[in-house]
Amino acid sequence: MAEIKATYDSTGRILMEMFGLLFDHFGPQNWWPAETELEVLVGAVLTQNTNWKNVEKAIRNLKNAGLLSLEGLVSLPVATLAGEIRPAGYYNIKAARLKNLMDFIMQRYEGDLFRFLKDETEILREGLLSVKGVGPETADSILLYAARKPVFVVDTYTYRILSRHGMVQEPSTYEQLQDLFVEHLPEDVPLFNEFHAVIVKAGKNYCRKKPLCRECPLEEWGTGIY
DNA sequence: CACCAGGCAAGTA
DNA sequence: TACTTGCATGGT
Repeated sequence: MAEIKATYDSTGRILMEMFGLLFDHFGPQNWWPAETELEVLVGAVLTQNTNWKNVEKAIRNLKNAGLLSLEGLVSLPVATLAGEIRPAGYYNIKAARLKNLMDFIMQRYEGDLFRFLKDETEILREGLLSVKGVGPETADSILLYAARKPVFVVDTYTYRILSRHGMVQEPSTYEQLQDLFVEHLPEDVPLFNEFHAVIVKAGKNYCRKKPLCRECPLEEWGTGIY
């Protein structure tokens, strides 16, 4: 992500300053933690409202069972799949959601993951969102981290940090948060990659009381510096 | 013991 | 449209 040549408006400069502090503090996160593109898709579904550590156990189970492939996943009974991904929680729902996603790729892309990944961003996003169990964050995670499209991923930490620093209204929609980044930053895949990753890292340092906690000391972007 | 984790969909008014 | 609730394991 070195040398991003672009001109920034005032909001863009604040965002880049934020990114610089976070990146300098936490270093590269090297997301997505996966060996293959398919593994990104699977992980994106499994990590919904779930600690990544639990997802790792579930993915390990799939790997050990030799099921981490399109063919393996589509041919598996949902109940069996659910048993394998138990550690990730919500296993019944997630098994169905994984199946839905795999079926979508089988049907629309004839099971060709490569073709899927190379499709046009807007088409891909619309298709992904049509899959039951794939919402905006899951779809955008797949777009950015598997298909490497310049799509900014928003999550609960993004909202928590930005609202704590008074940068967005509360409440705000997924799209409002996403627009804040895409309308003021260059569409740079490595930048979006690391930015979202360090936000997740930093977000864990913010108070999660709802409604938004204003009593806790305001850190410098979650770096622990006040 | 309580609370939370890299969401999403379905139900209710 | 705007809340609310179910889904579930494993770590702190």
